[in-house]
Amino acid sequence: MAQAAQKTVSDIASKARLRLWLRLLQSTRKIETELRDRLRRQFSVTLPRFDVLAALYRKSDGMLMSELSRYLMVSNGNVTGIIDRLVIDGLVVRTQRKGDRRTSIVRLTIKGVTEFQRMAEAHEGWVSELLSEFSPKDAEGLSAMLDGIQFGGKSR
Amino acid sequence: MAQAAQKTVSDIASKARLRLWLRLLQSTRKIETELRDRLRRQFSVTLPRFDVLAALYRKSDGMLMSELSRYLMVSNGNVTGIIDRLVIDGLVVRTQRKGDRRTSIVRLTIKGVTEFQRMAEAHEGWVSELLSEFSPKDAEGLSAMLDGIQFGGKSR
DNA sequence: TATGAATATTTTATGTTTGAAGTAAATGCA
DNA sequence: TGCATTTACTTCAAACATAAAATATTCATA
Repeated sequence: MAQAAQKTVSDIASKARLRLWLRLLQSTRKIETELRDRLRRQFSVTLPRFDVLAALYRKSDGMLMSELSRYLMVSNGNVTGIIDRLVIDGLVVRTQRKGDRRTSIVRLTIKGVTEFQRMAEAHEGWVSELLSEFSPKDAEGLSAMLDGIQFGGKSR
Repeated sequence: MAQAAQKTVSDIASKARLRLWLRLLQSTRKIETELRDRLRRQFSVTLPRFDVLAALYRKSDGMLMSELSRYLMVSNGNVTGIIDRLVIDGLVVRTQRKGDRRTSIVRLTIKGVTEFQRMAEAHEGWVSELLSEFSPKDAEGLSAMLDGIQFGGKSR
């Protein structure tokens, strides 16, 4: 009897969290789709490419492939392919690093910096527009709530 | 002068929203990665397949391809491929619909229902675990805040 | 009833994306 | 030093994903 009651309480909790998860997913996809669409139309760039450029812009000293993979939370094989294509387009370079011949540092080229800056300004405006219902205060509050979802990065 | 001040205020707002967006993306990816991993390990199923099964389970009368595409917010061509593979695996069937020969209704098979139910229970538990820092009340509150991100579905 | 527009889906080309296997280099340590 | 392990990255096969073009069917309406 007590157990049946307990079960119901935790059921309610898990249903509420499931609804939250579905809403999170839906909201994120909606915004992602819109940003992808605008980036393609206005700058002929894909979202994954933009994400990589943004990460590299943030770290002007360059990043290792593995750093990019961890930061963007995508597989390492995936990063290889995206960087390969960005190199072909001349937006990114790989430079050898003496001391460890396994690794190479990936960096934006001048062209990469220039093109990213053009996109970034528009991108920030779009995000602000798409999230315009959130006041700065609400936005900060929501960010803080979401901060908790970190549950120590699995080692794999 | 007034304009410079105005600019600064809106800058602060857009930065706060940008931070929110990055946090949303990060949180969602983190949970998605974890769910994908567990679904693969425990049930040998991919996340996109699980999503399709979940949508079809919700609508036991079946769904049109275009309904699935809209509901899951993925392209129609994408749905075709996923359904093709689910049909091969015997989890889903396409049935002709008299009256409109362009469309076919997609439905779970008995096997599809059975297998999905196994997964869904585990999935709900995982989500609840991964979002355990949110009380049911917080979860509902957060869901409600995110509800606003709907900005009327573009017509395209 | 023709026939042009709209609708529903599939096909195609390209580009991610993953997970696993493979390669090469660096590290730990007996 | 020798050699197993770890680390960093690439390659590979399969699946996923998009956008655009193609196909097939239905609808609207003149």
